[in-house]
This record gives sequence, C-alpha cells and structure tokens, in this order.
Amino acid sequence: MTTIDHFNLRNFDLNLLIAFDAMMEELNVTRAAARLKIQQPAMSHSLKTLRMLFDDELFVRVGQTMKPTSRARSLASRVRAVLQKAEDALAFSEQFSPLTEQRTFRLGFSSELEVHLLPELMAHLRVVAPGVRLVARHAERQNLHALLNSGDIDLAIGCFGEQAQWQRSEILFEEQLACCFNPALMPFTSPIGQQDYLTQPHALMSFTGSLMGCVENAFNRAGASLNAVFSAPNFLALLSFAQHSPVLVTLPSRIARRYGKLFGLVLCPVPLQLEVFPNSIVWPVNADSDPALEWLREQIRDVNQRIEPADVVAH
DNA sequence: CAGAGTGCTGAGTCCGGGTT
DNA sequence: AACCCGGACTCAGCACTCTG
Repeated sequence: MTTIDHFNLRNFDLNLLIAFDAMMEELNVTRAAARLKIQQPAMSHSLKTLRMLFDDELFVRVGQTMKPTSRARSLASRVRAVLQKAEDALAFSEQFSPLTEQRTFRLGFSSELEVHLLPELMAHLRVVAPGVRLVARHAERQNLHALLNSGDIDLAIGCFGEQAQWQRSEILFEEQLACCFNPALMPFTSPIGQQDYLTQPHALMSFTGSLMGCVENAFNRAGASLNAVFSAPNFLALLSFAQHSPVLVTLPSRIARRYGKLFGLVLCPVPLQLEVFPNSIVWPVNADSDPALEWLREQIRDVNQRIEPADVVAH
C-alpha cells in the first residue's frame, strides 16, 4: 500500500480539484460556478488559486470560451480519476448479509412486547438469519435512556414517550386500551357501559409504583378517573387476578385479545374516548449507519405487521 | 455586451499565547 | 491539560472594472 503525504494534502484545498473538473466540463467560468452552486467571482478566485498552484494559466480566454492549456488537458483525466475514486469511497457502505452474519443483537422490550412480539421475531430470525443471536432486556421509560446510553442494548421497542436528542425513533404501531373481566363474577355483559366501567374496581399495568401507571394522564385528559384497586408491572398477574376476582382489567388491546380468553375472560372496548399509545422502535443516532440494525428494524416492522395487521378494537 | 477578473468585506475557522 | 480570547487566515459574495 502506498503512503499518503497528509501534510501536502492538508495544504491543498481538494475543492480546487472539483472547481478544475467543473471548468473542464463547462469551459466557462460562470457556468462552472453555477454547477458548483457558487457565484462567478468565487469560481474566479478558485481559478486564480489553481493557476498559482500549478504555475500555469490552465484556461485562457479565446473569444467567448475558456480554452484549456496543454497542462490542463494532461491534468484533466487524472483529476477526474481522483474525484471518481473519492465518490466511490463515499458511496461505499458495508453490506449486511443475513444468511451469513454471525452477530448478537441486544434488544430492550417493554413487558407486553416481550411476550407478544419477541417470540415471533426470534422465530422469524431463526429462518432468515440463522447466525443471529438475540439477547432481550426489559426496557421501560425509566431505564430506556440508561440502557441505550451505556450500549447495553442496540435498540428498544415499546411505549416510551419522548426521546432524547441523541436518539431516533419510528412508530411501530399505535396501541389502544381494552378491558377484560370474568363474566361469571361481574354483574354485566360485554360491551360494558361507561357508568359500570368507571365505578367497578380496576386492575392496571404500572411500572412506576403508582396505581394508575402510565395511563393516568390519558384518563385525566379524557376527564375520567378509575376506581383502581390493584396494579402490577406484569399483565399475567392482572389477568390471573381478574380470573379469580370481580375486577376489570384495563390493558393494551393486543394483550387483552390474545391472552384474555386463556384466563376465561371476555374482552370489551373501553367505553371512553382515550388517546392511543404510540409504541416505537428507539435507537441511538450513532447506530444510524449500521446496516445490520437497519435490516433488523425492517424485520421488526415486518413481523409486527404479520402478527396484527389491523390493531383496532371497535368502539 | 457578456463574461472574466479584481478589490473589498463579512462570516467562519484556525491557531498560538495566556490563564486557570 | 483544558479553556478562553484575540489576531490571522480563508472563502464566498457584492460591486465594480476590464477585455474580447
């Protein structure tokens, strides 16, 4: 491999080569300037510098055109080759090959997505990328930034609220709430009326230690308050509780639909106009250029779409 | 008269010296 | 070693002059 004299290159403005190439293309200072999106005097200044550096006129005015000198003509092909190589180098990006890649991804999931999305995602990855391994971590609003910041996870999926400036995110799906109850223990049938919904005892998911958890603001904005008697960070505990007690469980509609029946519960829409909860893929900005993570985000979108194409609970 | 070249200016960047 | 500051330098644009 040949060495590069960085000191000499440091003192040579490589933009001058671009100006030279544009002049060779246009043979006109004004048009060459327009090509580089600069004003004609700036191009003229560059030409003056090039003339000084190469100790040659390079282009001489003959009537209405600028004729290249023999020195300029001999430089032209070499300058073009340099610029072409630079362009190729900048356009190059590392390719990611799912079938041959050996890599461990570390993903953060909110608790419901751990069971709802992760198994299907892993099953899918085993087929399309057999060399890929996955380490799942539990991620919630409270620890998301720390996990991403420390590099403990490559990306996270869930309902996390506002992202930091050094993070990127894309909405994967918008979640609605639904409720479940054991019809044998409750004095009504599905669909439940608003009055019953607001007065009956409730169990909710919460990661904050409060009874209402992250849905509290949504209910406040809807002008409603629930009679919350139980909260847990795990939806299985809520469903199991509702199986044995006369209580309403309000939780993400995907979870309610998929697991409610397993606990002998009936599903019904929440009889309130509540906002939706955006669930996003979140990753650090510095992972933007990683083709493997870009590929993984695409797989997550695909798997999510396959699991639940239309995530709607009818009101 | 169209287009190239020049002088001047402002904005941005670099760099070296002083200070903490 | 890190930070700050002021002077020097670079670059591009404006206004104008020059030239073929």
